[in-house]
Amino acid sequence: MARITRSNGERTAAAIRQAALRLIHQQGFAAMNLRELAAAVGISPASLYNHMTTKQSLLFDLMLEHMTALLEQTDAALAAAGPEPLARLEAFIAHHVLYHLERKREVYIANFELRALDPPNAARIITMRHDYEARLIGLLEEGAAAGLLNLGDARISAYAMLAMLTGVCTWYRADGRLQPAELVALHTRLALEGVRRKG
Amino acid sequence: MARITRSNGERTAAAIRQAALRLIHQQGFAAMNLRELAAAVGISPASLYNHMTTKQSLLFDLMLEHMTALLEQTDAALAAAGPEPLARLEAFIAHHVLYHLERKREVYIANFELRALDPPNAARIITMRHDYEARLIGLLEEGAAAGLLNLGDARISAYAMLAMLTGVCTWYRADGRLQPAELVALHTRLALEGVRRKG
DNA sequence: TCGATAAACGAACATATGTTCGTTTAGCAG
DNA sequence: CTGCTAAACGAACATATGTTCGTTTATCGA
Repeated sequence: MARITRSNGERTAAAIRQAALRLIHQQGFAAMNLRELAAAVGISPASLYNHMTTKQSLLFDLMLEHMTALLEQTDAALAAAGPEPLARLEAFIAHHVLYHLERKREVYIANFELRALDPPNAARIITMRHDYEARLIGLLEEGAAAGLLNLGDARISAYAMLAMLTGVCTWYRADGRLQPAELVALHTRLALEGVRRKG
Repeated sequence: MARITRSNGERTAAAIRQAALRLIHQQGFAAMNLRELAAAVGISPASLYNHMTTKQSLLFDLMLEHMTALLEQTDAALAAAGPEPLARLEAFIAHHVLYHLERKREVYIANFELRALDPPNAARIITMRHDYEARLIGLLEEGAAAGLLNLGDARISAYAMLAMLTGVCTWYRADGRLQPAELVALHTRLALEGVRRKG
């Protein structure tokens, strides 16, 4: 066989990314093999290489796209929230939860497959993750400076909050009992009460 | 070569478990290969099979030992905490953080390599994890019933707390800035303030 | 219409990997 | 001492896996 009628490069590349997200999320990057990926897309293993350079670059591209989108959308949400520190913090939390519900597979992969990246690729993703953490740490410090928050330690508080907020995407099911808006409300309260200034 | 002078089955088996914990934690179960594990222990790949039946069973044994210890030690900590709901909740949190700091590799593996287990093995570990979660949910419900806590949803609160408290072992370094006792204090406050009844 | 390119294929390669086998020898019970 | 067992080895097997190669053919701009 050769080229398939109505085949299209963009569509195939997108199908590969989607299938890879699903398989890596289910099994992990090392456990996913390219024959299985190809079968999921409906092409031969060799054809994958018309749309990617190596298995490693496929993983890196997925992570890079995710981190880029996360940073951009976070900045947009903060810009829309205005200047008030607590409002900005709440906007960050709400956006984080919603984004993580919506793209749980990407998030999971970016968090747990870092070790599968070549060191140079890993370094680039780690830098972007630090940028993201720095935004929350900055918000917490703003809130503390304004006398609105009471932090034991801004960095630890940020890590703890991120762990809690990100945790939601390990068990969230779109067909589950709770709606995204409810999860945002519950987690906003759980996160904020731990750092809000009392009295 | 044949049997090595002063070789000892127990010692080798323990060395295999330790090396496996380290390698699986670093690279993931699928990415760890038995030749590398054998080299880390200082024996040949074939010799591994004097101490384990398959690679799969090695992973399962590690997880089973961890979950068993976690459940036993948690129950001991709760028994020592007495009957008061808030004291029991604090004891749970403190024990959880300390255990997770001390055995971060086991925890990480038990959390993220479930997908690498055969379905029957996975089912056994999942049951034990549910048992563990049920203890926290029970504590939260006790506290709510006593009027001490104000929960949006006991199960969600429990998941969020566990995610936050477990998150500590993804970044904790024994040679880091903060001592375990400080981390316990910080996380106890962060976790409790989100659920404590106000006024 | 036609040629260049894109996008697919089957087949194969080189290597990696879990596991088994037959053998060897140290340690220990009798 | 002696023989059984535990614990190691090298070698090999069967399969899995990332990747390449040469080829084929649909698509599309000129």
